[in-house]
Amino acid sequence: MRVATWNVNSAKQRLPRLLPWLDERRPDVVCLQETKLADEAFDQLLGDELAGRGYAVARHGEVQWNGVAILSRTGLDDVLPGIPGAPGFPHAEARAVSATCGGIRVHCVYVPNGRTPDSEHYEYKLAWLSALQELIGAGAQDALVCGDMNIAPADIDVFDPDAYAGHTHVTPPERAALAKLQALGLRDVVRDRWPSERVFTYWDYRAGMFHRDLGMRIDLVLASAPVAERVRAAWVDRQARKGTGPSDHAPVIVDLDEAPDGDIGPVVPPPSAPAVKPRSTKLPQSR
DNA sequence: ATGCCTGAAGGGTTCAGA
Repeated sequence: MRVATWNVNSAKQRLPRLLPWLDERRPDVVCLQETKLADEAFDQLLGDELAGRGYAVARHGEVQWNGVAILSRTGLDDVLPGIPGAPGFPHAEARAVSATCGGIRVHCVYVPNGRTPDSEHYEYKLAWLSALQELIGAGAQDALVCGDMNIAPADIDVFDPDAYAGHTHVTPPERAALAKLQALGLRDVVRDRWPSERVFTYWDYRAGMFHRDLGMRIDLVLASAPVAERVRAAWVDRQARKGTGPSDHAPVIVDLDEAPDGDIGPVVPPPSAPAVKPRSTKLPQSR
Protein backbone atom coordinates (compact mmCIF):
# COMPACT_ATOMS: atom_id res chain seq x y z
CA MET A 1 0.00 0.00 0.00
CA ARG A 2 1.52 3.27 -1.14
CA VAL A 3 0.59 6.46 0.69
CA ALA A 4 1.62 9.93 -0.45
CA THR A 5 1.14 13.49 0.74
CA TRP A 6 1.61 16.58 -1.40
CA ASN A 7 0.96 20.25 -0.94
CA VAL A 8 0.08 21.03 -4.55
CA ASN A 9 -0.31 24.82 -4.16
CA SER A 10 -3.51 24.96 -6.26
CA ALA A 11 -4.95 21.78 -7.69
CA LYS A 12 -6.13 23.77 -10.69
CA GLN A 13 -2.69 25.10 -11.57
CA ARG A 14 -1.09 21.75 -10.75
CA LEU A 15 -3.38 19.60 -12.85
CA PRO A 16 -0.78 19.11 -15.64
CA ARG A 17 1.64 17.80 -13.00
CA LEU A 18 -0.75 16.02 -10.68
CA LEU A 19 -2.39 13.64 -13.15
CA PRO A 20 0.85 12.36 -14.75
CA TRP A 21 2.32 12.02 -11.26
CA LEU A 22 -0.61 9.83 -10.18
CA ASP A 23 -0.08 7.67 -13.25
CA GLU A 24 3.64 7.37 -12.66
CA ARG A 25 3.77 6.84 -8.90
CA ARG A 26 0.43 5.09 -8.61
CA PRO A 27 -0.21 5.84 -4.92
CA ASP A 28 -3.12 4.03 -3.28
CA VAL A 29 -3.84 6.87 -0.89
CA VAL A 30 -3.02 10.51 -1.57
CA CYS A 31 -3.34 13.41 0.84
CA LEU A 32 -3.45 16.76 -0.93
CA GLN A 33 -3.11 20.19 0.64
CA GLU A 34 -3.68 23.70 -0.66
CA THR A 35 -6.11 22.57 -3.31
CA LYS A 36 -7.54 26.12 -3.25
CA LEU A 37 -10.86 24.87 -4.56
CA ALA A 38 -14.41 24.83 -3.28
CA ASP A 39 -15.87 21.32 -3.21
CA GLU A 40 -18.02 21.85 -6.30
CA ALA A 41 -15.06 23.21 -8.24
CA PHE A 42 -12.91 20.28 -7.10
CA ASP A 43 -15.49 17.82 -8.35
CA GLN A 44 -15.83 19.63 -11.65
CA LEU A 45 -12.09 19.87 -12.20
CA LEU A 46 -10.96 16.47 -10.94
CA GLY A 47 -13.97 14.25 -10.39
CA ASP A 48 -13.88 12.34 -13.67
CA GLU A 49 -10.08 12.18 -13.87
CA LEU A 50 -9.84 10.68 -10.40
CA ALA A 51 -12.78 8.32 -10.77
CA GLY A 52 -11.24 7.08 -14.01
CA ARG A 53 -8.10 6.18 -12.08
CA GLY A 54 -10.11 4.33 -9.46
CA TYR A 55 -9.95 6.90 -6.69
CA ALA A 56 -12.68 7.64 -4.22
CA VAL A 57 -12.41 11.22 -3.03
CA ALA A 58 -12.96 13.09 0.23
CA ARG A 59 -12.44 16.76 -0.45
CA HIS A 60 -12.85 19.61 1.98
CA GLY A 61 -12.21 22.99 0.45
CA GLU A 62 -13.10 26.64 0.25
CA VAL A 63 -13.15 29.19 -2.53
CA GLN A 64 -9.78 30.86 -2.38
CA TRP A 65 -7.29 29.45 0.10
CA ASN A 66 -6.47 26.24 1.96
CA GLY A 67 -8.36 23.11 0.91
CA VAL A 68 -7.46 19.46 1.54
CA ALA A 69 -8.42 16.13 0.03
CA ILE A 70 -7.86 12.41 0.43
CA LEU A 71 -7.85 10.21 -2.66
CA SER A 72 -8.05 6.48 -2.08
CA ARG A 73 -8.41 3.32 -4.07
CA THR A 74 -8.22 1.11 -1.02
CA GLY A 75 -11.44 2.23 0.64
CA LEU A 76 -12.63 5.56 1.98
CA ASP A 77 -14.95 5.31 4.95
CA ASP A 78 -16.13 7.48 7.82
CA VAL A 79 -15.05 10.74 6.22
CA LEU A 80 -14.68 13.59 8.69
CA PRO A 81 -14.17 17.06 7.25
CA GLY A 82 -12.36 19.43 9.59
CA ILE A 83 -11.45 18.92 13.22
CA PRO A 84 -14.09 19.08 15.94
CA GLY A 85 -13.39 21.98 18.25
CA ALA A 86 -10.65 23.45 16.08
CA PRO A 87 -10.35 27.24 16.17
CA GLY A 88 -10.96 29.43 13.13
CA PHE A 89 -9.32 32.61 11.91
CA PRO A 90 -11.85 33.85 12.70
CA HIS A 91 -14.03 31.30 10.95
CA ALA A 92 -13.28 27.62 10.45
CA GLU A 93 -10.85 27.01 7.58
CA ALA A 94 -10.60 23.93 5.35
CA ARG A 95 -7.38 22.51 6.77
CA ALA A 96 -8.13 18.91 7.65
CA VAL A 97 -10.00 15.88 6.45
CA SER A 98 -9.77 12.34 7.75
CA ALA A 99 -11.04 8.98 6.58
CA THR A 100 -10.41 5.28 7.05
CA CYS A 101 -8.53 3.77 4.12
CA GLY A 102 -7.56 0.12 4.09
CA GLY A 103 -7.92 -0.16 7.84
CA ILE A 104 -5.85 2.94 8.62
CA ARG A 105 -7.27 6.18 9.95
CA VAL A 106 -5.72 8.72 7.59
CA HIS A 107 -5.56 12.37 8.61
CA CYS A 108 -4.74 14.90 5.90
CA VAL A 109 -3.74 18.22 7.43
CA TYR A 110 -2.66 21.67 6.37
CA VAL A 111 -1.43 23.32 9.54
CA PRO A 112 -1.75 27.12 9.69
CA ASN A 113 1.37 28.98 8.66
CA GLY A 114 1.73 31.18 11.71
CA ARG A 115 3.08 34.13 9.72
CA THR A 116 5.14 35.72 12.51
CA PRO A 117 5.64 34.58 16.11
CA ASP A 118 4.09 37.77 17.50
CA SER A 119 0.94 37.50 15.39
CA GLU A 120 -2.53 36.27 16.19
CA HIS A 121 -2.06 33.79 13.38
CA TYR A 122 0.75 32.17 15.37
CA GLU A 123 -1.54 31.74 18.37
CA TYR A 124 -4.10 30.30 16.00
CA LYS A 125 -1.52 27.80 14.72
CA LEU A 126 -0.75 26.56 18.21
CA ALA A 127 -4.42 26.32 19.17
CA TRP A 128 -5.19 24.47 15.95
CA LEU A 129 -2.39 21.98 16.65
CA SER A 130 -3.85 21.41 20.09
CA ALA A 131 -7.22 20.54 18.56
CA LEU A 132 -5.48 18.19 16.12
CA GLN A 133 -3.74 16.47 18.99
CA GLU A 134 -7.07 15.98 20.78
CA LEU A 135 -8.54 14.35 17.68
CA ILE A 136 -5.58 12.04 17.11
CA GLY A 137 -5.37 11.12 20.78
CA ALA A 138 -8.96 9.94 20.76
CA GLY A 139 -8.52 8.01 17.52
CA ALA A 140 -7.59 4.64 16.10
CA GLN A 141 -4.60 2.42 16.83
CA ASP A 142 -3.66 2.35 13.17
CA ALA A 143 -3.25 5.96 12.15
CA LEU A 144 -1.37 8.18 9.75
CA VAL A 145 -1.09 11.93 10.01
CA CYS A 146 0.04 13.25 6.66
CA GLY A 147 0.45 16.76 5.44
CA ASP A 148 2.02 20.16 5.51
CA MET A 149 2.80 20.64 9.19
CA ASN A 150 4.40 24.04 8.62
CA ILE A 151 6.93 23.04 11.28
CA ALA A 152 10.49 21.89 10.72
CA PRO A 153 10.90 19.30 13.49
CA ALA A 154 14.60 19.97 14.11
CA ASP A 155 17.48 22.12 12.90
CA ILE A 156 18.53 19.38 10.49
CA ASP A 157 15.25 20.03 8.70
CA VAL A 158 16.18 23.52 7.53
CA PHE A 159 19.02 24.47 5.21
CA ASP A 160 20.35 27.07 7.63
CA PRO A 161 19.02 27.28 11.19
CA ASP A 162 20.45 30.77 11.57
CA ALA A 163 18.44 31.97 8.59
CA TYR A 164 15.24 31.00 10.39
CA ALA A 165 16.10 32.28 13.86
CA GLY A 166 13.09 34.09 15.25
CA HIS A 167 10.86 32.99 12.39
CA THR A 168 7.92 30.64 12.42
CA HIS A 169 8.33 26.92 11.60
CA VAL A 170 11.28 26.51 13.95
CA THR A 171 10.25 28.16 17.22
CA PRO A 172 10.30 26.06 20.40
CA PRO A 173 6.52 26.30 21.00
CA GLU A 174 5.80 25.02 17.49
CA ARG A 175 8.28 22.19 17.87
CA ALA A 176 6.85 21.42 21.30
CA ALA A 177 3.37 21.19 19.81
CA LEU A 178 4.66 18.76 17.19
CA ALA A 179 6.49 16.75 19.86
CA LYS A 180 3.31 16.57 21.90
CA LEU A 181 1.49 15.19 18.88
CA GLN A 182 4.24 12.63 18.31
CA ALA A 183 4.13 11.74 22.01
CA LEU A 184 0.82 10.05 21.23
CA GLY A 185 2.99 7.39 19.64
CA LEU A 186 3.52 8.73 16.13
CA ARG A 187 6.76 8.11 14.27
CA ASP A 188 8.23 10.52 11.73
CA VAL A 189 8.81 7.80 9.18
CA VAL A 190 10.96 9.78 6.72
CA ARG A 191 13.38 10.91 9.42
CA ASP A 192 13.42 7.38 10.80
CA ARG A 193 14.57 6.12 7.41
CA TRP A 194 16.99 8.97 6.74
CA PRO A 195 18.29 9.78 10.21
CA SER A 196 21.04 12.22 9.29
CA GLU A 197 20.51 13.00 5.61
CA ARG A 198 19.64 16.33 4.08
CA VAL A 199 15.96 15.82 3.27
CA PHE A 200 13.70 18.70 2.33
CA THR A 201 10.13 18.86 1.05
CA TYR A 202 9.73 22.57 0.41
CA TRP A 203 11.85 25.06 -1.48
CA ASP A 204 10.92 28.68 -2.04
CA TYR A 205 10.18 29.51 -5.65
CA ARG A 206 12.48 32.51 -5.49
CA ALA A 207 16.20 32.94 -5.88
CA GLY A 208 16.89 29.46 -7.22
CA MET A 209 16.31 27.89 -3.83
CA PHE A 210 15.43 24.47 -5.26
CA HIS A 211 18.36 24.50 -7.66
CA ARG A 212 20.67 25.19 -4.71
CA ASP A 213 18.77 22.73 -2.48
CA LEU A 214 18.03 25.37 0.12
CA GLY A 215 14.78 24.13 1.61
CA MET A 216 12.94 22.87 4.63
CA ARG A 217 11.34 19.59 5.64
CA ILE A 218 7.87 20.59 6.77
CA ASP A 219 5.70 17.97 5.01
CA LEU A 220 5.56 14.92 7.23
CA VAL A 221 4.12 11.44 7.42
CA LEU A 222 3.56 10.49 11.04
CA ALA A 223 2.58 6.89 11.73
CA SER A 224 1.33 5.10 14.82
CA ALA A 225 3.51 2.18 15.90
CA PRO A 226 1.59 -0.61 14.12
CA VAL A 227 1.72 1.35 10.87
CA ALA A 228 5.31 2.52 11.33
CA GLU A 229 6.38 -1.12 11.62
CA ARG A 230 4.97 -1.73 8.16
CA VAL A 231 7.02 1.00 6.47
CA ARG A 232 9.12 -0.41 3.65
CA ALA A 233 10.20 2.84 2.02
CA ALA A 234 9.82 6.52 2.82
CA TRP A 235 11.19 9.21 0.55
CA VAL A 236 10.69 12.63 -0.99
CA ASP A 237 9.80 12.70 -4.67
CA ARG A 238 12.04 15.56 -5.77
CA GLN A 239 11.29 14.81 -9.42
CA ALA A 240 7.90 16.40 -8.89
CA ARG A 241 9.56 19.68 -7.83
CA LYS A 242 11.55 19.88 -11.09
CA GLY A 243 10.53 20.98 -14.56
CA THR A 244 7.70 23.21 -15.66
CA GLY A 245 5.02 24.50 -13.34
CA PRO A 246 5.86 22.64 -10.13
CA SER A 247 4.43 23.17 -6.69
CA ASP A 248 6.88 24.67 -4.22
CA HIS A 249 6.46 21.44 -2.21
CA ALA A 250 7.51 17.93 -3.25
CA PRO A 251 5.43 14.85 -2.43
CA VAL A 252 6.38 12.47 0.34
CA ILE A 253 5.85 8.81 -0.58
CA VAL A 254 5.62 5.95 1.91
CA ASP A 255 5.23 2.26 1.06
CA LEU A 256 3.65 -0.06 3.62
CA ASP A 257 3.70 -3.80 3.84
CA GLU A 258 0.41 -5.58 3.98
CA ALA A 259 -1.23 -5.45 7.38
CA PRO A 260 -0.68 -8.56 9.44
CA ASP A 261 -3.78 -10.71 9.77
CA GLY A 262 -5.61 -9.62 12.84
CA ASP A 263 -8.51 -12.00 13.42
CA ILE A 264 -7.11 -15.47 13.00
CA GLY A 265 -4.85 -15.73 16.00
CA PRO A 266 -1.07 -15.96 15.95
CA VAL A 267 0.44 -16.26 12.54
CA VAL A 268 2.77 -19.23 12.22
CA PRO A 269 5.18 -18.77 9.34
CA PRO A 270 5.84 -21.79 7.15
CA PRO A 271 9.06 -23.58 8.15
CA SER A 272 10.83 -22.65 4.94
CA ALA A 273 10.09 -18.95 5.22
CA PRO A 274 11.90 -16.48 7.47
CA ALA A 275 9.82 -15.38 10.42
CA VAL A 276 10.55 -11.77 9.59
CA LYS A 277 10.97 -10.47 6.07
CA PRO A 278 14.43 -9.04 5.62
CA ARG A 279 14.46 -5.28 5.55
CA SER A 280 15.78 -3.81 2.38
CA THR A 281 18.82 -1.71 3.01
CA LYS A 282 18.57 0.16 -0.24
CA LEU A 283 15.80 2.71 -0.65
CA PRO A 284 14.89 4.93 -3.55
CA GLN A 285 17.13 7.94 -3.52
CA SER A 286 15.25 11.04 -2.49
CA ARG A 287 17.59 13.16 -4.53
C1' DA B 1 12.76 45.36 -3.58
C1' DT B 2 13.77 44.63 3.16
C1' DG B 3 8.69 39.38 -1.04
C1' DC B 4 14.11 37.77 -5.62
C1' DC B 5 8.30 33.64 -7.39
C1' DT B 6 3.61 31.89 -7.76
C1' DG B 7 -1.37 31.84 -7.16
C1' DA B 8 -6.14 33.87 -6.11
C1' DA B 9 -9.54 37.32 -6.52
C1' DG B 10 -10.80 40.90 -8.77
C1' DG B 11 -9.71 44.65 -11.37
C1' DG B 12 -5.49 47.32 -13.70
C1' DT B 13 -3.31 45.80 -7.51
C1' DT B 14 -3.12 43.46 -3.10
C1' DC B 15 -2.69 39.66 -0.05
C1' DA B 16 -0.83 35.17 1.16
C1' DG B 17 2.69 31.84 1.32
C1' DA B 18 7.21 29.89 4.87
